[in-house]
Amino acid sequence: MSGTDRYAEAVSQVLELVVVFNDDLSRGLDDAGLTVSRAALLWELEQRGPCTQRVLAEALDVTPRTVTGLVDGLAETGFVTREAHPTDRRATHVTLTEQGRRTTAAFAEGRARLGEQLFGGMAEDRFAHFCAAVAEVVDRLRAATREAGA
Amino acid sequence: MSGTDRYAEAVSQVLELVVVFNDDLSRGLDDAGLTVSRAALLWELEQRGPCTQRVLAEALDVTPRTVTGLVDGLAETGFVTREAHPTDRRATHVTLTEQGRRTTAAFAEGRARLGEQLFGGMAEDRFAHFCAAVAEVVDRLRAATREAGA
DNA sequence: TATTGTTATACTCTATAACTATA
DNA sequence: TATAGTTATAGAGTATAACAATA
Repeated sequence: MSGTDRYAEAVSQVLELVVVFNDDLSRGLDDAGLTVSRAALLWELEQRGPCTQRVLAEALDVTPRTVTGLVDGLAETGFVTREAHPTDRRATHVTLTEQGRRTTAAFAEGRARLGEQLFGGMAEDRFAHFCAAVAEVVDRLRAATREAGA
Repeated sequence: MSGTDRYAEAVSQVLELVVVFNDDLSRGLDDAGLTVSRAALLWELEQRGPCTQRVLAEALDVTPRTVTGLVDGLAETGFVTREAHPTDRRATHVTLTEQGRRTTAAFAEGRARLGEQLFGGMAEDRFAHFCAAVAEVVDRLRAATREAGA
């Protein structure tokens, strides 16, 4: 097999990984009454603390209109509330509820559990190379994205 | 850092990979006038040859209704046609057009190009360990999915 | 005049349920 | 009676554009 063919084969394998990982993620979140997009917003809130929808839109790289919809859904289901912004009456402070905080805490647990499931017992050097390679591939993809965007 | 923490960190990195890979994929397909779902259907058709919507629904793991929508979109944009099934007048044979065949051929090229971009120049042992680790992780995720489904 | 978030509108993917045509 | 695919309906995520309230 040529180098190019082996690389192409690896791309297919990564695509497989993306698909099954996404499916696993969606299934787990569905049990919690969440979607991937809503969970991503929740996670940003957990990292940043209460913030405006504008900030969330930029962090998630979606339009303000999309954030309106996501926050609507999360508020209806009790994960967040819209609070008055302390200084700017145009803006809202999206804030995690107690339920929202419990949920984001469970994300961290779930991640640890999944880590054991995926990597537990893997040979040390394989795991190390895997982590390094993933980081390198992410960097290269990001660089490509920046070029394409420019 | 404990083993569990390192594993959890690796899960985060894989999540990053899933996100940027998906974004890259979507952007490339958008240029071709396709979505991820439609491209997946096109790829199945390329692999299987003309087949019924029922078969496509099972292959893609979606409902027949969803396939109706995907085929509608692909037919409108000229990638496939609905042909009469040779023996069963209830069924349709979804078939790639010339444009559809050109497009799926371009997928293979694009995959090779992306492979060079992501892995070109990577140390040989790193690449080998990466491929093996990805395969192992996919297997473990699949096993977990089967358990959850049962 | 610029910014924040909304309403209005539209498209895609997804699902369930009822229905038609055919097997 | 069972199967292939459709229409009907609904919900989620996404986008652009026009608009209101506020800065």
